[in-house]
Amino acid sequence: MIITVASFKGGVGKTTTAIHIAAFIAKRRGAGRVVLGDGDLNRSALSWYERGGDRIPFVVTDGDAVPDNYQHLIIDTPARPKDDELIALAMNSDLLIIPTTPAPFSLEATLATLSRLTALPEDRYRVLLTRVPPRNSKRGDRARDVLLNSGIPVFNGAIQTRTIFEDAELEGVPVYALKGTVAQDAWSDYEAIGREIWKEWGKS
Amino acid sequence: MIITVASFKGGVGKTTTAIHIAAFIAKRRGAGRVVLGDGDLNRSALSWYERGGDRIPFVVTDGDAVPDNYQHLIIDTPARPKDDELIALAMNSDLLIIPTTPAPFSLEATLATLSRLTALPEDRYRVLLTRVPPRNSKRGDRARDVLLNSGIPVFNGAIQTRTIFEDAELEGVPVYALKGTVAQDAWSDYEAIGREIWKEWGKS
Amino acid sequence: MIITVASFKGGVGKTTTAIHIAAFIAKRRGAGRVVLGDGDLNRSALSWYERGGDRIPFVVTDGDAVPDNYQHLIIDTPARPKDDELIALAMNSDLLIIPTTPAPFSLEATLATLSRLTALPEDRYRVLLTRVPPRNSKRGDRARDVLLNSGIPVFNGAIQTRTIFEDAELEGVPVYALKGTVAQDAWSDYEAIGREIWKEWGKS
Amino acid sequence: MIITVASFKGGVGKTTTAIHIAAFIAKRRGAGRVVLGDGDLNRSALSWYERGGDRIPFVVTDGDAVPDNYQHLIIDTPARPKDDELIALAMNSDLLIIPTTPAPFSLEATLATLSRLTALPEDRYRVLLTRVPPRNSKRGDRARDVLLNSGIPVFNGAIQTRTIFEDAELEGVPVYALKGTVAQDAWSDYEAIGREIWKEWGKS
DNA sequence: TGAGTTAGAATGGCACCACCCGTC
DNA sequence: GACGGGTGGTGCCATTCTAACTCA
Repeated sequence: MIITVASFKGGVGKTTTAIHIAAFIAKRRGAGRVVLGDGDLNRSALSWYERGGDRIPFVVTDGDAVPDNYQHLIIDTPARPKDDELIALAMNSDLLIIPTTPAPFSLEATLATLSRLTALPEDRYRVLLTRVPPRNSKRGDRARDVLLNSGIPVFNGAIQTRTIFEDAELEGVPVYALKGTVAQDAWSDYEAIGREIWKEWGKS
Repeated sequence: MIITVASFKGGVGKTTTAIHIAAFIAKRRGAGRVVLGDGDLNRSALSWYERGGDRIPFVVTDGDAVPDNYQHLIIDTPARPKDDELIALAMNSDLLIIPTTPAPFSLEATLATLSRLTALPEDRYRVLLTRVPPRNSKRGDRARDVLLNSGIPVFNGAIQTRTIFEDAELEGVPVYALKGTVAQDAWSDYEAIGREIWKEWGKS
Repeated sequence: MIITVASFKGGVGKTTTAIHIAAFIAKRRGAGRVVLGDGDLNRSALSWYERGGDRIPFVVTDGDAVPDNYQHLIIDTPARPKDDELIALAMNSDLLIIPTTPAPFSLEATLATLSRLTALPEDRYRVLLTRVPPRNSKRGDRARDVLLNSGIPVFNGAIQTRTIFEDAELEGVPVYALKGTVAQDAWSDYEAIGREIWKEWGKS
Repeated sequence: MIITVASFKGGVGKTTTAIHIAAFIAKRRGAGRVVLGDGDLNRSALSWYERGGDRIPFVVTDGDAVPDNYQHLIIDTPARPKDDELIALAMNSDLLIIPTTPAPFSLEATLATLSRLTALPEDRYRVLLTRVPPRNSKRGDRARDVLLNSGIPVFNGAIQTRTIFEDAELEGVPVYALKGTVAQDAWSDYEAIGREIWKEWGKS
């Protein structure tokens, strides 16, 4: 399975999403070798990986030097891909994940681009709402409605804003490696997404 | 006065900062004509301006078509400028503002770049901490300490995370145009920054 | 049923216990009229009742003026009863509850007195551990062991230290009338005691 | 110097206060012979003294048999003194200390009594807040405000709730005789009170 | 014995919601 | 009567501190 993570706006948790989706897959029984190819210019995923070392259950490599011997590949792309690049990414993947926050600019950018890209098959990509205000997902729900009304596929789950994601980033580990109930709650968010992915694309 | 806003990471509130700094200056008595040149590829500031119309006390133009008849110019740059671009921006401005969140990646990117750019004069730029968790300034303070210990100038004030900034974005106005005490608190954050700027660079 | 609450040391939650035991009984289906007779010189229970008014599901009267038409009577006695007074109280009640904290002085006073009062039938009284440090019941368990080893009957449940009991006191209501999960947890402590009482003496 | 400790409610740390104030004075250089007269009916201070033996730097005697050859005398009174008794105690002492917890009943009892006793000279007594929740709690400050607003003198310091006071009681020593940083923190609380006393009444 | 770890409680702040009130 | 603004109440997250346990 090849999963690409791309976004039209920075700071929406693209790298965090790539890391945690890769971790979810790597933790599946019999998942085989999982590789995360870091194509982001900031090399954020590599930095994360270097801090965490062997506490990360998959391999992170430079996006230009992905080895062949993987079972599942997650690609963290540069920000703001051009239209044709995006379509190429999607066509070469089983699934394109587009993290988006409920903030107007982020939502607007996602909507505008995806509405334009009619060539993108609906079963090849899905939007993931991230940095959703924790309390009541009113903002998150509104954003999901807007997207769905435009015919854009959205994950049922969403990732809440949690400072523990920053702690995990600092530690260089996925959130489940941190202690406390908060860490487990945060991980649950990504687990729900992971299950959605596995159910739909797990056989690829 | 020419102020440039640039950042090494997306989603740190670069456009929000440009809008509100411009608004602060435009509201000063006798400030003259204020222009915000939107150089960001997403044209976020222009989009903000178009929604708000005449409720914004300054003019937003395309970054490539800035008129000459301004008294103060604020420039919203594209994300992730290259080193030489950044230095050119700084040398052509009175002040370069670099919004940064306390998140590890954001801080790391800012630190790495600014440590590298020794050619950047210290009186020409300043880091602005944005999206600081509101409850406890511990995260913000830690980030400020890290920056100051590296010899990087940082604004005394900081911008807290507040959903009302998203509301303002949606409305197309600066936060002070919204009602409620929360809006005024949010505006106070930028006012404090504005005063710091005016005190130091107001005569330029 | 007549329940008397007495203690050999102040500040152990005697009034709080009387209020909540009365509340538990009053909330039982078909419990009939419940009266709390405040015999304490500080008139704490009356003060509590006056603050709360009709939010308290039973009646509090002066200990010297208890009406006859009650189904269940709870008596809050003055602190430090003399030996013969205590025995009289116990013989005139179905159950004598002696709240005690795990603090040495409190425990010591309870132990010394009860060891001396061999005339007190074991099925007529029971010690209630109150103000038990919440984190770890070790202090409470030790105190219970000490008491049980001396042949003194102790409730299985215990009342943890919680500031919400002070809030309830200030409001003049039982804790269950306050909001939040903490209030419910605190009420659970007394519910457990209430069930123990009801099971053993409910038919009286 | 004669110091009397009295309270209008049990369980507020009256004996603990008497012990530690006596210990503070006895540890002063050149303080001379310090005697604690235990007038409490429970003989708590005597019990404390008997457990500790010579680890206590002062003498504890029965309140009815205080020797004459003391330099400083601390009196632990019975609980709930009557109005005239209290005034007599105060007039025969240099300082009357009234320990009070921030709990409503305790505060209420202290307020009501002290408001009534206008005959009590303000330079002869002072309220000591005890069993105050940890520093991050505002309960202690609120209680102090209530008292000060009623014109009642209160010590600047306060005694926090700490289980180590129970350990000290069990051991029969002042807290400073126990090991660990917690013990020293607890002792600091009483040291601060002791310094306030010494500064104001030390020459008596 | 001392330091690090863990768990639980209490506080404060923001976001959301429901109600109230004043105005047109 | 409808609408808008303001206010109070609720829920939840982040933080901090204490107490007990663990390990060296």
